[in-house]
Amino acid sequence: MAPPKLTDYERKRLENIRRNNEMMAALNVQSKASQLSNITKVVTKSYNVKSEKKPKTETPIVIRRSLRTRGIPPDSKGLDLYANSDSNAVTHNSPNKNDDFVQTLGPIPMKDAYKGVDDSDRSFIESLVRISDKEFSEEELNGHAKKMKIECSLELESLSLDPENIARVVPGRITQMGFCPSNDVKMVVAGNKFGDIGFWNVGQNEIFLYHPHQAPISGILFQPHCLSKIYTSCYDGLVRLMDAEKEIFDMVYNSDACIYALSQPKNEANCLYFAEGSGGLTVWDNRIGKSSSHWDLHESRINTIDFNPESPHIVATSSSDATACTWDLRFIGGGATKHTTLRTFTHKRSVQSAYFSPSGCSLATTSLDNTIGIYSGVNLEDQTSVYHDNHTGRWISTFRAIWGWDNSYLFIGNMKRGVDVVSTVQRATVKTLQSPHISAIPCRFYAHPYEVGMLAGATSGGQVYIWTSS
DNA sequence: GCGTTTCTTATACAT
DNA sequence: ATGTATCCAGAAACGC
Repeated sequence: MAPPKLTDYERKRLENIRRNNEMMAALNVQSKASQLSNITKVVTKSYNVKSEKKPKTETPIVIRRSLRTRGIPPDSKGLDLYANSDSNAVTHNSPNKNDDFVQTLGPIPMKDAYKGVDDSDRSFIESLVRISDKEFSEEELNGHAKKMKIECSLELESLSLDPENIARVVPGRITQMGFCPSNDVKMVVAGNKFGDIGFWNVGQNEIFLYHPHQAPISGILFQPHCLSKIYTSCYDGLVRLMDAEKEIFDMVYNSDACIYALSQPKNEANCLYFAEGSGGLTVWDNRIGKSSSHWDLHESRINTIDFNPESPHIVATSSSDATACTWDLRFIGGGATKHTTLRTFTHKRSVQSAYFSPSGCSLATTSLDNTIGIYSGVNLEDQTSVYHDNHTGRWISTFRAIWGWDNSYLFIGNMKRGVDVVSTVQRATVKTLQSPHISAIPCRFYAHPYEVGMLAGATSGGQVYIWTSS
């Protein structure tokens, strides 16, 4: 049933499949599972700058499983992701174009995931370990918090975008971003839809790119007391822990379902909370090395999980079921009974985010019904709705209003390449940050946890823009 | 409750 | 400056 005429796209794909088959034949690959991982490695290396070498992991665990169950398109995007990261790389080079793709479980050495020239990330890894050696005392962290509360008054007019604070950190669309929670080293980390993680050392203007995942990155989490450890979650169903000391992306959790969000209460480094599958919230306990709870909290996927900074047992979830909810983790309970929320915030369309303000007194939701919900009061009973066009379409990640450094402002992207600043007091958009240097729509944002006025915005083209307050 | 279809849309690269 | 290939997200509406 060959079509009478192939499109360029189809021709290119068939050509790539043929080339891969040749490559495999040349390598005399057998059909053992342990060697399937070598195939993926070879495919990976086919465009890498790195020299060919055998993976060091002895007999890596390899699984095959359905793409459909994990939200990855059937046409083998899983492997395609490798190729997409290079502008001239072949596309659609997957050898198996059906329902399965090959995925390596277990730890991935950082040098295998690294996409730059061999060993050129040495200084980066060492610097991560070095800054992480600096112990953070509880006092010191509280000091930060106190300082924040005093100095939080931000002059909006002082925010500016220095052309030096722009970089393409990853190829393709950024889905998640963060700042390294350090005063000394200004570093941005960004995850993209291909499963890449990019680090941008802003001061040194260096970028380091790794490929630990196979699908869009949904969460990036520095361990606050140990900056050399970074958790990542992904639509590929995996949670990994990048450990710069061990120089690996370790495997923490492996699900058949997508992981849509990742979070952690600040007082509980041993537990991870992530959004799994359609409405599930899973608690992972590092001390026992397995999940301690799994609750079905929503009718549809959970898009964000956010802990109240003042009451770590209070958590807010936002969901595509058109609600955001607050929960008390002490009373969520087990069993098949319907879990009771502290409060349910309803929208007309899916809710893309629900974040607590820095003081924990307010909650802000962003929904595809084109509103930003702002809730305050003792039980978050005072409700305000601010209109905001949240329609992004196919190529732009959904907008999410984030809090700045106090309870007064929210920041959210708009389709005109600007950043709308919403005042919670005036209940309206009061300013739009714009710059001729912005060449794409900033859709995901992150406020530096310690540096008031340092705001990073990420685009569909992999760029990160950092506004600073002079 | 599920699968299918439709619709929205920007970016980067080549010319 | 303009055209074009990407593409396969995510949601909603519809049908069963």
